[in-house]
Amino acid sequence: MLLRMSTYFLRTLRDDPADAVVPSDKLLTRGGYVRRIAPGIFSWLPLGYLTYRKIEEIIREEMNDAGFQEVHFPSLLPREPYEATNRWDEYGPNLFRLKDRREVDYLLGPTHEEMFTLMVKDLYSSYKDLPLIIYQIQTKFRDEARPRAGILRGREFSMKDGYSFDIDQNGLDISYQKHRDAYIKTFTRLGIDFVIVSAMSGAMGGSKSEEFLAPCEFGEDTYVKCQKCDYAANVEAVITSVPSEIDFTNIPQLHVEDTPDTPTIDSLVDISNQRADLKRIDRNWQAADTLKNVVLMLTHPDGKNEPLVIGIPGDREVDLKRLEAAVSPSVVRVFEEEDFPKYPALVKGYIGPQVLGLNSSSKIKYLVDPRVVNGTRWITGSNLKGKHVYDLVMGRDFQADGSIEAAEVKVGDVCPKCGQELEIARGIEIGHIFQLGKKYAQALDLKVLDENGKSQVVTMGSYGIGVSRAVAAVVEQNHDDKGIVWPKNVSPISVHLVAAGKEEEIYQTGEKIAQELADNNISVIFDDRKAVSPGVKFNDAELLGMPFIVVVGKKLVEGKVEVKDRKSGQREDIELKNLLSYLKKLV
RNA sequence: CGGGGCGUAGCGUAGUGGCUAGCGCGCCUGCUUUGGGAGCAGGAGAUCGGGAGUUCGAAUCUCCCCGCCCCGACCA
Repeated sequence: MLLRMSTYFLRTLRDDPADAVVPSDKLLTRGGYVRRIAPGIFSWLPLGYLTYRKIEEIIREEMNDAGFQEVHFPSLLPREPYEATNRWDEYGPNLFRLKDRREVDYLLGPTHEEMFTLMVKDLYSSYKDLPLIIYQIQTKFRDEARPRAGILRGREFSMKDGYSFDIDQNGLDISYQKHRDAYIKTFTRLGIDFVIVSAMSGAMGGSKSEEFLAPCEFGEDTYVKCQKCDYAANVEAVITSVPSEIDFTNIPQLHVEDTPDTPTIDSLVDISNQRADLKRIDRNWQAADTLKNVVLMLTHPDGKNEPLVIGIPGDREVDLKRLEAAVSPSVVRVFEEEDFPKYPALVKGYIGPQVLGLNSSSKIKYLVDPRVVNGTRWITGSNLKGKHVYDLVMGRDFQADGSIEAAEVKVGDVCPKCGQELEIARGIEIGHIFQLGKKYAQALDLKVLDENGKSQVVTMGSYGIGVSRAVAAVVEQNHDDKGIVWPKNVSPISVHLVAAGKEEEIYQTGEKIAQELADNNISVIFDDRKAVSPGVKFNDAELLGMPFIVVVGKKLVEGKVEVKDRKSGQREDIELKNLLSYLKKLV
């Protein structure tokens, strides 16, 4: 491929667009790769579309290599299948809905589980046909409440979504593993640094789910990673390391104390350390010695409300994302002022666990953080205004209905696998593999006959790669202050050839080199603009980010050109006659 | 949806009641220049987001509307 800058539909910008915040958005816009059209909606210019297709093709090749078969569904979809799985409603405002001229409902596909399931149902009916893995690369539409970060989170975006169909869990495990392997190969080839983290399988009835995250400060996902072992998890899916139970025979009996004006954990800790009668002899009280009881209202899928109290150590906040993941498919809302009168057992500000639990008189469900194990002793609410209780011991003085992963994860928390400290980082979700189970097959009645002639519901998995997002993720991880630094594999073009100088010979030689490279399958973009000064050309070359920059200029009189490695910045003068073989080795 | 910021030419911006809305980049013409975003001269390009109002006079003040960005909520 040979592109000429003098005629290529490309305009680079000197300044960052005012609205852009993340590097990929700034650089892709400045480099003339993309243009924003509306919030979360982008156009690809020629060079951008070239890059996009390069990445898309790598993903396609890896999927095909793994034995997955490509299909293609429309984006414009009828309502009925989504009605059957209840997602017409469940997807809520995130679904782009529209009507045709006869007022019939349609939607723009946010994801295609239904369509894939129905297609398989349409054609297959025997266990002998399974396993089957099919995928597509398709534009998806989601009316996100807040698109952001340029291409990283759009409302219209491209996604590779694949689905596996198996007769049983064993088959699903194999299909899942195949995807895991294929994804590792794919992202490695794309030059993306990634980490595989455990994710929530959510309410889908699935048993396993992992995300591929590209570490990046602008990523939207927070995850933890063990400093020592291979444990890594999305923060929602982090499993708290449970301490062992403590013998409580020597812990003094509980005692209730007057603690006026202690609305916060801090004030409670302060007063406990200041007052002689409350002071601890061996050490000061800490926030972690208090048990904070947070009241919430759960709304179950059937619409019923149920209060829930969660007991967590006082040095932690409730992490809403973790909480929501833990209670899904129910949703939580804050406990409002009007709710309190309905539950007289709850004394606002002084809620304590003695009156809580399904077996207690209040019948209010009480769940505790996994760190609250038998034998732990706490300062907590006494259910009397202005009073707290001390030395309240779990297992001796109160019980819980179970534990819940709702407390925030902190740096230094210990790994549930090996006990080492965890680190916290952010990443871009570039892939997600997910054991769906039978939810969609069940809802859409996808069954096949097994070897005994019995009808079996098929077990499914779903697997996604954000294709357009991957373009941005590559830029996030591969750029410097001058511009993009494409990894060789994904670079839209291999060689950026700059003609620097005004002599006609420079341009003629450049043209010859460009032709020769193109003839030898080395793609080249030739900056043949005559009225543009060399400085502009060098800056553009660095902004656009092709891996090798070749300069034809003043060294031509010695029969040499300069080859610069965009990434390392190293330059080398190469004899013109050796250029082709030199570049062949590099690209 | 809550909080914050913003809307002036293709891009980046100046301009808090007063003359024809200014500057840089980019674009066009001519000359000149060609190894790190050149120079000179001339030029095109703006319903100042939209509407209503106040005023002798509005980009500037008031009200309403629209749009955009950021944080949060939300996000198989």
